[in-house]
Amino acid sequence: MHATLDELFSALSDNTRRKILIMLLEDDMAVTDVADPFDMSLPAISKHLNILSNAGLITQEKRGRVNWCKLEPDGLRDASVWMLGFGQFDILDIESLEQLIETHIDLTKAN
Amino acid sequence: MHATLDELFSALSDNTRRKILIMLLEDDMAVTDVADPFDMSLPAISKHLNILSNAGLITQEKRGRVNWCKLEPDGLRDASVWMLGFGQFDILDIESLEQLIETHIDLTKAN
DNA sequence: TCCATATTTAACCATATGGTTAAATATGGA
DNA sequence: TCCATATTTAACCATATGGTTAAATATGGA
Repeated sequence: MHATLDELFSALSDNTRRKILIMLLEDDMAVTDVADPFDMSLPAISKHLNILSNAGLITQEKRGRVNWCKLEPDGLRDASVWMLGFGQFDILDIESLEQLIETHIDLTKAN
Repeated sequence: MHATLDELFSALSDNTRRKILIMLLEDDMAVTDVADPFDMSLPAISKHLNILSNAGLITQEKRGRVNWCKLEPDGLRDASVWMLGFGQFDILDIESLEQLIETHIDLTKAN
């Protein structure tokens, strides 16, 4: 169920997919609407959405004919954690950052 | 000179390369020593190191016969910044995090 | 000078990736 | 019932990726 770091990072390594994620920050969208700004066929977008789903970065829910795409920001957590450990921050900073993250998640869960 | 997000994320999408980065956290290493723990040919490792270099995640310096590989933690910054904007954190958190990062960089530069 | 060591380059190969078009599928609505 | 809309599946294609082995290159040291 948990996506691998390979899946996560390679999902993020394509500009089309990153743009899709940014679009979904605004609101949930139907597949057709996701495809609209791109100069690319619908099946191509469909594939990109599958890759994002498998990476745990979005979920899709079919209502009627429409497949709604929803951002899953938590899908990025493992990648964030890996990157924090990379050495950009020292141990103290990591602890501070993790506290910040936990705080944020608690606030989110409270809704 | 600046690596693209495509280069960065796809460099990170391979487990061998991520392991190499972790190894280089410890200390600078010669290519042969980087290759040692892997069940893989030297040319394969050489290619991985090239990909990491192009992504700005490491630098290589040739001294004598030996090509020393050095981690460049700052190479990860653009990817971190992109991920922070993804929505895992709210605006306030981003500001806090960026302050933390700036602080850390100032400290590093001071050495 | 000549061999050993460190590394890269070249040529190759199988599979993955990102795209295409055409056809299939499923639901909504007149 | 039948057409339109929304989306996926299938088959295909060119290029990228991650590996291999063999050969080339360059430096170190006896």
